[in-house]
Parts: sequence; structure tokens; C-alpha cells
Amino acid sequence: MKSVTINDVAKQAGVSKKTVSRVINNEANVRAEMKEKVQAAIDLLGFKRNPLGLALANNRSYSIALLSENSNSGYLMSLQKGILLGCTEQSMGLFLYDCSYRSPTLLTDVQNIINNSFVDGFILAPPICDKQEVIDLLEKKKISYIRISPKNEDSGEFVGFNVTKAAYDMVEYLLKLDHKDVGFILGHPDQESSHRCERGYRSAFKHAGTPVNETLIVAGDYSYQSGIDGCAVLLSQPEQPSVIFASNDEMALGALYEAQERGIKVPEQLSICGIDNISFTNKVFPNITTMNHPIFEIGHQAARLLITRLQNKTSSQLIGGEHAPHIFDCDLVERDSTMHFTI
Amino acid sequence: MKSVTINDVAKQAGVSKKTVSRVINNEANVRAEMKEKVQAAIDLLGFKRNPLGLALANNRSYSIALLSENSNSGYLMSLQKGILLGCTEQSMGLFLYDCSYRSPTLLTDVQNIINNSFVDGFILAPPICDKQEVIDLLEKKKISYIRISPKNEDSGEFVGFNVTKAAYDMVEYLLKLDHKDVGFILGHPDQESSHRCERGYRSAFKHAGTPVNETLIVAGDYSYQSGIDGCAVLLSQPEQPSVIFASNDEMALGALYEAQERGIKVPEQLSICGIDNISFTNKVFPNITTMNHPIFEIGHQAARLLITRLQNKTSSQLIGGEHAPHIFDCDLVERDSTMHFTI
DNA sequence: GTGAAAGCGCTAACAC
DNA sequence: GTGTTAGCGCTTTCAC
Repeated sequence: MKSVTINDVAKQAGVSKKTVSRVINNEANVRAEMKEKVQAAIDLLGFKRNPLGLALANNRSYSIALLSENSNSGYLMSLQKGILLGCTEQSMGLFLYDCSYRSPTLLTDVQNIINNSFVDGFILAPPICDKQEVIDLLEKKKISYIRISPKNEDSGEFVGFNVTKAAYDMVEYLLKLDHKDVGFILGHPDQESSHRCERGYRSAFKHAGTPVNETLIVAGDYSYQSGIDGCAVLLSQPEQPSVIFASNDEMALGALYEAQERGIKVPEQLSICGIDNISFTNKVFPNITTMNHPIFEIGHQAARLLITRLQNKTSSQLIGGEHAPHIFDCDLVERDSTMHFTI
Repeated sequence: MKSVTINDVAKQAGVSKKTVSRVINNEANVRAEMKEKVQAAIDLLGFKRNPLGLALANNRSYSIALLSENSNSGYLMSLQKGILLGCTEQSMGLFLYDCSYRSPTLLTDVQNIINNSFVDGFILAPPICDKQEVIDLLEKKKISYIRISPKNEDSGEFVGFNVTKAAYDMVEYLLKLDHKDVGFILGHPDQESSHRCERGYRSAFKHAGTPVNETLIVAGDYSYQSGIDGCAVLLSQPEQPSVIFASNDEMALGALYEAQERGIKVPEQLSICGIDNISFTNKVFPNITTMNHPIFEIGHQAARLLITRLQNKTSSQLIGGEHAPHIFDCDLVERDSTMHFTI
């Protein structure tokens, strides 16, 4: 069951390999007459170009890889969907690799991936995108890559979103609802985004001329459990918040659980909100108010950026006819878990 | 910046290409002395075998593809994780492709994927695995594939789980809790699994010698919204259930929402349970009782099966030293959304 | 415009 | 054991 090759087509059409190649690739300098003859042979034989031959000859596989730590989060799913769309649009393949940020073998794992896979470039999801050794390796080997929401935005290309502004906008919204005591659950202290988020929180208060109540800021690490814990701390202290703002939805969900566990009615007795707009925020009761983090768009943009860079080393800034954003803003998604504060 | 090839190594070591190839592939019939010489050259030059060359020569890319419809479900994420593990274990790459079941171009989409990608085999997730045209295409082209939980289990290789037993076990558990009026929300009528599920529901009653109350069985389609609707129907009719059993967790989550929306306390006034054990069932209040659908294991097994088949056309049944299951059973995960029925 | 020859990096077949 | 030759399916160079 041999598959039909370019040689078969050439023989059938009575032309050279190269001419067939020209027709396949729609190159100029082929007489219409020739073209037809070749096309007829192609159709007759049902020829399909073998991408492996192409890849070897061009030393390009026309595929990229997503390097991520496969948690069960909806975050990754959305990101992946966006990236996949970008790949499909540009007829590129998408490889998937899983590597654990904490694994001691991470670096050799990535090394193996580089050596044994044949991709043209990488997209690095957080937190892998923050591993300096991995970045260094890629740089050293001169392999193209794009990072998603990295800690360090100083060097290299990346796509991210403006957490600071997201937090700022959320607090502004809460203040508008007459909330004064805005409980705040921080993200993971090791992740820069957590500090950016806190900065947004603080600057919104500053801008409103309201002092920040430091006792209302509690630790967290972006996990569901830390949302539960953070909420418990806030609800156990003398000075209680009228709303709890978690640095991400995962924690907001934890906070909601804890409140309901305690028999506290949300939002009547306590408002709750987060950031991200993960899929379950609108499946839980009550639906959670959040900031929409356009993860899908971020993935899409990252893929387009990388692929464009692969095709043309210069014009990576220009996509979609104009400067497309590398840093996205979040929009408020007002739902049922927040309400106007009334004494 | 040319990369070092097998030729460079051969030259450096003063041996033939083939000998280098033998060393790389750890073949027998190479004198230790030679081996060392070659290895030294490899290390010196930092040679890495180019997988593209390998692929073309062997006409195998050492990668497979997952064909799925990318919804935002945790289902797909788990499946993917399992498949990815299987691939990593066997040093295979995983390609991702998205195709929409309802798209009129589905067949040509798949055709394009087959023609333009260079994978050795496919894993088909539901509902794509139920498109007969796609199956026919794969069969015709003699491309290896494995289906995940297909409707039709009569032909071809697949991995799935026993829904009938899962539903049976759940009802048995509920009856043990003294529930008599077990509301049941059906899955999508077009999906065979829905009917299997119903069969399990009915046979558990039959086995217990209890008649099925037909008014307690309502329509659904596996979606969150249909869980809301199904619950609303059940709670609006004269004969009300003491527990609502949804054919999947997505609907159970919808049912929970609707109950809470109506101010009904779960599980005190109404128990709720589902099937699948998707990630959010233990993040919602109260945590939902469900049957653990081992999606991760299913994905893992599917990948192993496919890869084994790719390597050895015969021994596909034998994995892990013994007959590994192609149909998995679900275990009960008892949580907080169900309780003993008391008048 | 078109084709012959060489090459991408690797392995398989077969001779030595 | 080891090397030679040919070939996987495609593209590129360069002569015609």
C-alpha cells in the first residue's frame, strides 16, 4: 500500500519533479498548459503531499508546542482553545507537552522535548514561563518562544493581561456600591501577578481618598483551599468585611463555600467577587461577579504572534493590520454575588 | 548555524554513518571499542538525532493526535491529561485538533488533518467518535484509531466506562438511604450513554422490587441548563422527589443551582447527585455526591492501546502484563449533597 | 519556463 | 562487525 508521491505524479504527467513541486506550491513561471497537465495527474492519482518530506526539506515542521503544567484548571483549557484557533487559522499543528514546574527534572524534561520533538517554536504557559533556566535554554538554542502572563515582563516577547487595572476597576465598582470594608485575599506571594493585584487594590482606595484597612487584607495562594481559609480568617476577626474580593475566582469560589458553610447568605449578608471569569463562576449559586480575563484571546494572540515571528522575523508586532495588544484589559462581569451595601 | 548531523559524527569518529546509526539505536553487533569511539564523537560534537530525518526514513512520526470538540468541560481536560501521560511514557508526541461535530465541513476538516499532519494514529473523543463518516474515512485509509466512550461498541477498538452499572450503583445507594422518590434527569436522547444510564436506573429498582415512578423521570441533554430545567420540572409537579439523580454532574450542578435559587436546602430538604466526578463537584456547596468516572485512566489506557497497536499490530489486548480493562467501572464518591431520607 | 542533480538527516538492504 | 549504496518525499540550485 505505497502512497503516491511527487515522482509518480511527475511520471504520470510526463514532466519533472520540480515542475510538479512548482504547481503544488503555486509558484509563478509555470505555463498554464503544464499546470493543467500536472493538476490532472494529481487528481487522477489522488496525490497528497507528504508533510514529512516537506518538513525535512525545509527543516520546518509547521507545528508549535504548548508547554504547560497540566492542572485541571479551566484556565488552561481556555488558553489552549485560543492557541489552537490561532494554529488552525495558520495551518499549523499544535503539540502538547506537560511539564511540572516543581519537578527537579524540569530542565532535562524540556531538553528532551526540544531534542525529540520537531516543533518550530514554543508557547510557555505560567508558571513554566517563569523558569529562568528554561528561558535561558531556549535563548541559547535560538528557539522562538512566547510566554503567557510571565512574572518578568522586562525581556522577551509575551502576552498577558493587566491585573493591576482589573483589581483597580473591581474595587472602584465595589466602592460605588457603597462598600467600605473590602476584604481582600491575596494571591501567591511568589507570583508577581499577586503583587500587581494588590497594587491595583490599594491604588483604587487611594484614588477614592479612602484609607486602606490593613486588617482586611489576608494571605492566599490562588488555590481553592486558600480561598476557604482566607474567608474564614476574615469572618473570624472583630472587624468584618461587607464584601470579600479574592485575587482570583478559584479563591472566590472557596470563599463562597466557606460563607455558605457558615450559613451566611451571599450576597445579602456578604458580597463576594473574584478575577478571571472561569467557567464555573456562572454555574454556582449565586453566580459570581468577576473581571473577565480574556484567556482565550490571549492564547489566540500568542499563537498568532509566534507563528508570524516564525514566518517573518521582523513583523511580529504587526498582526491583524494594526498593533494588536500584547497586554489585554479585563471587563467587569457583574453577576449575583455582589450587591449594594446597606447597613 | 548548521546543526550537527550523523555525517559529522561519522566523519569525526572515522566510521561509517551506519555504525553511528547502530550506536544511536543501541543495536547489537557493534564492538565496544567502536561504540566508545562513536559515543565520544557524539559527546564532543553535541550531536542530537534529528527526529524529522528519523520520521521520514521510517515513515512514522512517533506522534498521535487527539481529535476532539473543544468544549470548556473538565471532561476533556482530564481525558487529555490521561492521554498525554500515556504518550509521554512511550515517548510519543501528542497533537491536538479541534473539530466541531455539528460543522458541515467536519469531514473535509478531518480529511485535511489527515493529509497535512503526520501522525501515526488518532484518538477520537466523543462525540466525534460517533461520526460514521469519520470512522469510514479512517478505515478506508487504514489509519489506526481508538474511540473514547463511543455510542456504538460493536465494532472497532474503544475505551469506555460502564454507565449502566454506575447508574445502577447510584440508585442502589439512594435506596439504601431510604429514598423512594428518586427523581431522574435523562441525558441527551441522541446519545446511547443516556439510554444505558436509564437502563441502570430502572434495573436497580427492578432488582429492589420497587416500581419505577414514571413521573419522576424528566428529559435532559447533559447540559447545565437542562439540569436547571429538569429540576424545575420535578419541583413543580405534585409528586415531588426526595432526591434528584442527574445523568451527569453538569446537570446535577444545574439542579443544585435551581434548588438553591428556590431556597431549598440541600441535602436537608432535597438530596442531589450525579455521575462523572467533574472537578467542580467538590468545590460547590454542598459538595456533590457522584460516581467517579475515571476519565483520566480512560485517556491513559486509550493512548497506551493505540501506541501498542502502532508498534505491534497484534498484542493490542495485552497491556500492563495482563488484560487491561477497556471498559472501566465507576466508584461511588459519597459527599455532602445526599443524606438519609427522613420524613 | 523547465529539468537534472544534489541534498535535507536518517535507516534498510546487502555486501564484505 | 562494518561499510556501501540506495532510498524515504520533498525542495533548492543552477544549467538549459
